[in-house]
Amino acid sequence: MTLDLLFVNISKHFLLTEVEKNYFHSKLHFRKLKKKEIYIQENQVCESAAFVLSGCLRSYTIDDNGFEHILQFAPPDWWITDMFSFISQKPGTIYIDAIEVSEIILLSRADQLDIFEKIPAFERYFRILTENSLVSYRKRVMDGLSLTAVERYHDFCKRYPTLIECLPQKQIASYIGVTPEFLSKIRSKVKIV
Amino acid sequence: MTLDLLFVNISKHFLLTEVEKNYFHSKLHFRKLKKKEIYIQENQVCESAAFVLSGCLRSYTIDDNGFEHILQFAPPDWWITDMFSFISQKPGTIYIDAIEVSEIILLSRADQLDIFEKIPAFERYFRILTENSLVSYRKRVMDGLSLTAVERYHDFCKRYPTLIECLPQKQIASYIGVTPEFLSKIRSKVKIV
DNA sequence: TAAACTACTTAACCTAGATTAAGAAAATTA
DNA sequence: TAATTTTCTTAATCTAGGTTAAGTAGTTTA
Repeated sequence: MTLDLLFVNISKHFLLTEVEKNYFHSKLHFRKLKKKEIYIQENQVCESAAFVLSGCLRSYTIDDNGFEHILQFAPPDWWITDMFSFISQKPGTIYIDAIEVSEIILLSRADQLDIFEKIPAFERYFRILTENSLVSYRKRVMDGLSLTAVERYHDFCKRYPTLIECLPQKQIASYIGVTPEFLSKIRSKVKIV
Repeated sequence: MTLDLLFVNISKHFLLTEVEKNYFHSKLHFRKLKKKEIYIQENQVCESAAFVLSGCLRSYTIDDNGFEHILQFAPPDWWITDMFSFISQKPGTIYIDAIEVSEIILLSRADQLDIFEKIPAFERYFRILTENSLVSYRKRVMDGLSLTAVERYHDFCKRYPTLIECLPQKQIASYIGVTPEFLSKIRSKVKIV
């Protein structure tokens, strides 16, 4: 188990001194998740954000009719959390689980805020990640308003070619907002044409 | 014209010294917009973020068929920008215009980054605003995936009671993602029941 | 004040995508 | 390896919401 992936990720934004690195390191917790193991549940306070070292996680809601709606996939090198619950420390509305066996690093909100005080560059690091994440949610809203299901599917394939290969089709359907049956229809039409 | 609204907003997060306040103030630009005046256009680099003092702005895209899709309304006390273009300083994809006569304060990205260096508390201020904004876009994605148009309309009414009164109905339709005709139908059904 | 837009409504008709159901193919688990 | 569960496909049917169109009312502008 190595945290290298995280430190390389951070080093793209700023350089840590050895002291800072050790301090940050001391706040992190490592965890392994089995396939389908739930890391965060609805109505539970999401205490930490997770950085994925290996495997793949996903966040999703379950609506009143029991249907899952996937918000985000997190392959290695991505952070994932229930941002609402993480920042407010109130009970959240989403689930996060592991799509496959995964290794993650956890950072609690309290420790994150503490690190912001001690090492301001970390506040910048997370500010930038949050800005980027905001932009991608915003794109998702726009796509939902202006694209058809077929267009959203093609866009997904273009943006996440790696995920397409390892995800069950029904999860892609859930992410783009169609039923698995309809995605199957979309795909069979593409093949013929 | 007074910037009080902005300084009160900031003071909810942290206290500025007189020196900091003056420095920040020196970076701001004031602008008046007429009704329907465009502040930011597609394909243009969005140099600044705007804080609304009075009036109301909106951000939207125009799709290939010429239809507008509203992303955000910004009444007084809100920030609005094309976050993608603002952070990347690349040509953007959205429009921002004034729904009514408005007064805004502009802060350029360059000045913002400069302020982050000089007064780290501002990095915190914008980090927090960005986190909150991320959460609200995320909710919007979830609602789009799991709610019907009727439910999204009622949710809009509950969350933005003030906007309901001053916005033309077709703009609410555009925000929740339905045609004006269908929103009209929704509203007439509600009245009868 | 009239002319010209723009916003809203209503209604008939249409379609993208949902639902239901049933079988085939993978993937897990025993 | 067989048994079980999960995923994917296909097809018939249904519906939320879109489209088109025409009329009304309210607002700008000349």
